[in-house]
Amino acid sequence: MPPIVNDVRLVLADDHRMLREGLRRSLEEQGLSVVGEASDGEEAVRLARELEPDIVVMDLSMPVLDGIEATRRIRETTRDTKVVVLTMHGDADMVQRAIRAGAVGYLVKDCTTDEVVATIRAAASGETAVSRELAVAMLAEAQDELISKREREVLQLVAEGLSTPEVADRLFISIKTVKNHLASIYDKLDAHDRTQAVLRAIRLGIIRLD
Amino acid sequence: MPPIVNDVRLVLADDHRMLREGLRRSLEEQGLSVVGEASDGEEAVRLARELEPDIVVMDLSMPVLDGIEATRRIRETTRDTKVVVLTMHGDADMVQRAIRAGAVGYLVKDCTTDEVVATIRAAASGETAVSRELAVAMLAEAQDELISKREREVLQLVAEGLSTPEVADRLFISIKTVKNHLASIYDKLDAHDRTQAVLRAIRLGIIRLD
DNA sequence: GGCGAAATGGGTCGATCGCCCTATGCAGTC
DNA sequence: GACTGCATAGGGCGATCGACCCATTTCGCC
Repeated sequence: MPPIVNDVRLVLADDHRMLREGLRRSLEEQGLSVVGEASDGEEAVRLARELEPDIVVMDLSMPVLDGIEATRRIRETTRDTKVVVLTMHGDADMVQRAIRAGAVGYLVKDCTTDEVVATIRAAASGETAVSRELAVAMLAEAQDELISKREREVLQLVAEGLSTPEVADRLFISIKTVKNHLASIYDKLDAHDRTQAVLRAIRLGIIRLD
Repeated sequence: MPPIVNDVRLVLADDHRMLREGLRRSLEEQGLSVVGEASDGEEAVRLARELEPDIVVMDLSMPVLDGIEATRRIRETTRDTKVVVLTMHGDADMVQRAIRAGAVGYLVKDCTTDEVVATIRAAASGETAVSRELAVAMLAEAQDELISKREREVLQLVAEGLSTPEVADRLFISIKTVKNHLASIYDKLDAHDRTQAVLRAIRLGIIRLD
């Protein structure tokens, strides 16, 4: 999608100015152009909309709006912009959440500049990459459809305004099972209640709004 | 919007075949063309989508899907098709619900064919009409913005995934007040819970999905 | 001056929700 | 055969929700 891989337009989002400026120099030396910098998640989302960069390099721990949520919003509103996460958090849970939110690359902050550049270029040319130390297994897991068929059925009915007991009736299963599916859906969509889950599912195209 | 007022394309939706056929003859004598007939709400919605008539003449009490809900769906999916309600129910509540669901005309079944034709032609040319005996007052009430400013604020926050206590915090008002606003919103949007209300509001363009 | 709508707040109540936990059966995979 | 994911089902618990009452204040409109 990006026109020329040698001229990748970047936005850096990190609340540490020092790190931003160091990273900027390193990346620009490698022929990447940094067109904007954000110090919090909200600014990152705004800049992504205004500048429509090829890549946003995103820290996860930021004030105002965290990187996961910022990533999600960028993916939802600025579809051609990809998000590469660069953070200190190396734990699997964070990686999964980031990938689910729509990040296409994941780097830990102690990796080399070369790795960062490689990942950004890979992302810009459409690939998905994570640091070597973060297994591909979870990627694969995140890649194949998040929501199972049964879960999607539940989600669809909830989106039509049915309550948990009503969904249970409709699908000929117990209320408990519906609740289990819902809990699983909340987990996968990073939602905390049916309203959030339905809206997210609609924006992700998982269910129809008819 | 309709090309020629003299050639209005109609779909009749009523579960009584007798009434449908009598009405069809009467209307066709007056130069209106009936292009489809439905015997329940679901069929009405389907025919509206397929045939895109200028007007659907809709009974309110129908099997499978009632006329109110069918009207709502037609208004949401087939925007150029208008709905005129023709029913036995003359009570004000039903009229309000129908108007809120998007009906632009309302007739009771004991009115004359001339009245029916006049209302259909009025609706086709963009007017909104109700039987003389049903006051214009409620129409005016239904016409000016359904949702008040404060209610829209509440709705917007709910759509962002906030719970009732969270909305209360954000707006510096009590939980009770938020609940009151929500109850009012449910009433106006014909919803029974926040999920339905949010979805309906989005489809009606009352709030943004960002 | 009054009338109605909007916005604020309160109480009660039962139903529902979301989050813990465990458990079984049945696929497919390694 | 062991393991994993999916679908099924349950108990318990506290928080939230929505329905039904109610009152007060403020405001614009006739």
